[in-house]
Amino acid sequence: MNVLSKCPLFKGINPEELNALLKDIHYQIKKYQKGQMIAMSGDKCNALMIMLKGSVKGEMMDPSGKSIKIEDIEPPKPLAIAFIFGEENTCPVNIVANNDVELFRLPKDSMIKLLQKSAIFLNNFMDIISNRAQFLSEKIRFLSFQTIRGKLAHYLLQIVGPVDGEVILPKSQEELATMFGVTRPSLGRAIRDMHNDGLIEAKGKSIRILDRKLLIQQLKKG
Amino acid sequence: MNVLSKCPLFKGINPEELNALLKDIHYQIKKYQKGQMIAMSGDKCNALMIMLKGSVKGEMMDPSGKSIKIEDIEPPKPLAIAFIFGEENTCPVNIVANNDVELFRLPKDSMIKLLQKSAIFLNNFMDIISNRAQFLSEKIRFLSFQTIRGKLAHYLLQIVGPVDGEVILPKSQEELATMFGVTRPSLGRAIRDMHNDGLIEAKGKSIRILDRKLLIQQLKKG
DNA sequence: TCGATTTTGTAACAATTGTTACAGCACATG
DNA sequence: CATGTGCTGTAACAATTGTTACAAAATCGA
Repeated sequence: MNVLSKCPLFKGINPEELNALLKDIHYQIKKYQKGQMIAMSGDKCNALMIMLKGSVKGEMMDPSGKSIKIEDIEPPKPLAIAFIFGEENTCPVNIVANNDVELFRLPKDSMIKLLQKSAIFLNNFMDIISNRAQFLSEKIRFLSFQTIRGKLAHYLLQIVGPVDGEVILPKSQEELATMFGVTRPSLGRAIRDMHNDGLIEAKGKSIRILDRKLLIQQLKKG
Repeated sequence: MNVLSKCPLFKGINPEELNALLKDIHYQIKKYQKGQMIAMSGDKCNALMIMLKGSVKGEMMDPSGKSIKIEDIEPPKPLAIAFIFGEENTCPVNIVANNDVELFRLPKDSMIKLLQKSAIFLNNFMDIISNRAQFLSEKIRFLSFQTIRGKLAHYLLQIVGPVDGEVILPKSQEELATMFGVTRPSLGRAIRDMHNDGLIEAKGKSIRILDRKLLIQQLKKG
C-alpha cells in the first residue's frame, strides 16, 4: 500500500492513519492485462479506483467510431473520479490497460464513509475534482483550435517550455494525431509545412524550435 | 431568498433550515447590468455564486479571439462551481450578463464552513460537481464531431426529441454557430445542404425533420 | 407604420483537412 | 544478417469549412 499513501487523495494522511481509515472499509485489488477494457463508456462509475501499477489510457469515441485519446494515467492517480456522483454517474470514456495493471477499488458507499470520516480526504477530493474540471476545460479549449498548425504550436510550446533546444516527441505521430483529433497524414503535413516555413526543424521525433515568435503567432491564429 | 432555496445545492434543506445555516455566514448579494463582465477567464474562483435573477452567458475565447459559447445560466443555478477548489482555481470562461443580474455570493471559506456543517449540502455539492463534469465531457464529445452536418444532426435530434414535428430554433444562426465553434455562413450552408438533401425542411428558424433515418446516419458519420 | 438594426441566404473563391496508397526508414527479434 | 512490424514521409485528389461581400427578409423600437 505504499503507492496508495502517495495518491493525492491521501495527501496529508500518514500511512498509519491511512491503515486505520481503511480498517472498517471494504476495498478490492483488481488486476488487468494489457489491452483489457477496464471501463467502457457508459458504464456506471460506482467506485473509486486508484492506479497502483501499470498504465491505462482514457479514450473517447467520437460518433463515427474514431477515438480521441484523452490521457494516459499512471500510479498513484485515481480514475474517472469526477464522474462518481451525480444523476448520470457514467464513465464518459473507454479505459483500457496499456500494460499489466493493478487497481485499488473502493465501492462508492465505502468512499462516502471515508468522506464523512476524514476532513483531509474530503478536502483532497474537492481539490482533485476541481483539477479535473480544469483539465476538461483545457481540453475543450484545445479542441477549439481551428487548425492543426495551431494545435501543434500549442503542444510544442508546452513540451518545449521557455528554453529553446531540441526535444524528442514523447509519442508517435499516430498517437499525437489521436490526441489532436486529426488524421496522422494531416498531422505529418502540418509538421512538414511548419518545418518548410522555418518555424521548427523536424527530424523524425526530434523537434527544435527555430522561430519562437512565428510559433506564438501561429498559436494566436488558432 | 425564495430562489435560493430552489437551488440544487440546497435540495432537501427547507427554508427554515437554510436560514439557520446562513445565520453565521457572511454572504453578499451582487447586481450587474446587461453586458457587464461578471468574471473573466483567468480570474480567481474564490466564491460560490448562485443566480438569483436574470441570465448570464459563459463563453470561452479561443486563441484567435473567437468566442465559443459554452452555455447560458439562469436562476437558481450556481456559476463555475466546479472550479472553486484545486491548485489552479481560476474561472475558465468569461461570464457576461445577458440582462440585469442578481447573484448570491458566498466566499470560499464560508462555503467550506457550510460543507462541514451540512451533510446534505455536501452531498448536493458532489452531485452537482459530477453533473458538471458530465456536461464538460459532453461538450468535448460534441466538439469532436468532424463536420458541421454532424453537429447539426446531433443538435436537432436533441431539441426535437423522439417526436417528429416542427420546432422553432431557440437561437439565431449566429449564436448556434458560436456554440458549434463554426462560422455563421458555414452553418447556414450546412442547413441549406441538409434541406436540399431532404433530411430536414428549414424555413428561417422553423425546422422539421423529414428523414430521421438519414439524420441519424449523418450523426454516425460525425 | 416606418426606419433602423439584425438576421438569413447565398455565391465565389481560398484554405485546410481527410482519404487512400505506397515507399522508405527504424527498430526488434530469431 | 534477414525478416517482420511499426512508424514516417509524401503525393494526389476529394471534401469540407472559412472568408468576404452583398441582397433580401425579419425583427425591434419609437
